[in-house]
Amino acid sequence: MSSEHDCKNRVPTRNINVSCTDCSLNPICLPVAVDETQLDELDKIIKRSKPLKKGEHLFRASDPFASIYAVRSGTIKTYSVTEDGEEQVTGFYLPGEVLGVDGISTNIHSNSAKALETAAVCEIPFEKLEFLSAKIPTLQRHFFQLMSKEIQADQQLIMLLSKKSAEERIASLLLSISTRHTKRGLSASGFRLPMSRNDIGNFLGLAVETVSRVFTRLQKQGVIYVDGKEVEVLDMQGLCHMANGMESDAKTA
Amino acid sequence: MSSEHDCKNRVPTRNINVSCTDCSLNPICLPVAVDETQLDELDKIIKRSKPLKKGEHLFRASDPFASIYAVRSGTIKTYSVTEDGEEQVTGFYLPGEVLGVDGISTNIHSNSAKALETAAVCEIPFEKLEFLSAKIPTLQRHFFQLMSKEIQADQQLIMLLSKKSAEERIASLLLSISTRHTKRGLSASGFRLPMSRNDIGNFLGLAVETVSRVFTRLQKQGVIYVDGKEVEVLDMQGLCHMANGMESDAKTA
DNA sequence: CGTGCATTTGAATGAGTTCAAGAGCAGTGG
DNA sequence: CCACTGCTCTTGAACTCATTCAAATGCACG
Repeated sequence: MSSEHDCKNRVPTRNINVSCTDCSLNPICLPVAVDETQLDELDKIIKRSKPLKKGEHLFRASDPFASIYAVRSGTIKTYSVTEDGEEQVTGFYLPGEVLGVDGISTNIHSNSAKALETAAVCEIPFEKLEFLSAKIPTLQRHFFQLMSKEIQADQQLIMLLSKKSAEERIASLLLSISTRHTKRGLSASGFRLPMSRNDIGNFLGLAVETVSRVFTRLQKQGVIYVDGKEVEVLDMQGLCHMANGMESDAKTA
Repeated sequence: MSSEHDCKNRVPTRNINVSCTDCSLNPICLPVAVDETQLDELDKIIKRSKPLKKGEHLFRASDPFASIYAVRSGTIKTYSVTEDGEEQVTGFYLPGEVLGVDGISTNIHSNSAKALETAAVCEIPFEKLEFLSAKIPTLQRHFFQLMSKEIQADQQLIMLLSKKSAEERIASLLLSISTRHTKRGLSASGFRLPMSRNDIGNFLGLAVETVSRVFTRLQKQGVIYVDGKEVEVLDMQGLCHMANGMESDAKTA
C-alpha cells in the first residue's frame, strides 16, 4: 500500500537512522514485542551502522559473538564451512528477519554472514538485549519465539533435504520467498532472487546444474517464468502442489 | 565407573522423585545454570511424572505447548509429519537433554515426541521457567544457549543431509551418540542404539536397506562391531575420519 | 570489446532407492 | 517346549534421479 516501488536502484530504506518507531519493518521485526512506552528503550540499544556492500561479511564463523542483527534492507546469507572445507549455506535473511543467534551457545559464531547485495542491518548487542528481556517479559517471550522459529525453519529444511525431490525443493524455496515477501506487503507472485544459482543449490543440497534444469523445467511446465534472477509465479497453486509432492497433472490439459 | 550395569531390566533411575540436587544428570542438565541457593526454586517448578512406556507419546504435534522436558532416563525421539503424511524424525534425546522447545513460537508443538524405550522425563512448565528466567540471569542465559545449541544441532544435520554420503552419515550418528554417552560418564566405544534401523534411516535421510548395508560394510572394514542394536566402536579414529569425509585407506592394508 | 564468472545444456556415470525375498527374533498361545 | 505370527533386519538385483564431467552461451564490468 505504501512504498512498493523499487523502480530505480534506490535503496528502499530512506535513512540510516530511522528509529524503530518509524521503520516500515516495525510490524514484523523485534519491536512487535514491545509496547510504545518501552520502544524507546529498545531503540536506544540498537546500533545502525553503514550498509554492507555486496560480498561484505557481517560476521564470520569463529568471530566472538556479541550481537544479533535485524536485516533492514537487502539480503544476507549465512553459511558454515565443513571440516573438509566445503561451504554449506544455512539460510537467507530478508528484511525484517533476525540472524546471528547461532553464536549464543558458545559465544562464538558458528556461521558466517555475508551480504548478497547492498544490505543494511540493525545491530542489537546481545547483553543489552538480555538485560532488557529480563525487564520486559513480552520481549523475552518474543525472543524465545524468534529462536524457536529458527528451529522450526531449520527442521523444515531438514525435512526438505531428507524427503523431497529436486523439483519439490525448488518449489518450496520459491514459495518461502514469496511468503516472506508478502509479509512485507510486496508482491507474492513477482520477485527477484537475491542469491545465485550456486547458493540456491548449496542451500537445497543440489548441484547447480540441477537447479538450472529444474528452473527450465518449471518454466516449460508454465508454473513460473524465469529471466535470470527475476521470477514470476504463474501458477501459484501448481507450485504449492509441487512443493508438497502432490501429483498435479490436471493442469493445462 | 558406577552403575553402568543394566543387566536386569531395572530402570536406571532409582527413584521418581530425586530432586535436581541429587540427580546424577545435574551437571549436564538445566541445573548447571543455577547456583545452589536458587536450585530449590527451579526444583520446585519441575514436575516428575511416572515413566513413559516404550511407544508412548510425551506430546504430539498440534498439542498445545505448555512445558519443555528434560530426559532423565531412556530415549525420546521427536518427529514431525509432512503434508503428504510421511514421518520425519527430527531428533533423538538422551538423558540430560532437553526437548520441546519447538512449541514456543506458536504455542503449539510442531513435533511429536515418543519414547523409544521406557523413559522418565522431568516436565518444566514453560511459563514458570520464563518467570524464573527473568529473575535468574544465568538461567535465562542458559536457556538461550540451550535453544542456540538446538539450532546448531539442526544445522549440523542440515550439513549432513546436504553434503554427506550414506557412510559419512552413519559414522556421524555413531560418533554423536558416543560423544553424548561420554558426557554422562559412560563408555565411548560400546553402547546400545535405542532406535530402530528404520528410525536411523528416517533421521539420516536414507532407506532402511542402506542403513543396514552400511552397518555391514563398516563391520567388514573392522571399524565397528555390530550385533543388532549393540554397537562396539573398534577404530574410533577411523570412524572420525569417515564421518568427516576423509579418505582413510591405510588401514588393514 | 574482451575477460572472467554465472548459467545453461547435453551425455555418461553412479550412489542410493526400490522391489523382492529370505533370515532372525520376540511375543503368544496351545 | 514348540509352533506360529508379525515384526525388524539383512541381502540381492534392477532401476532412477541427481551428480559429474564437459562444453557452449550469456552477462556484467572494467
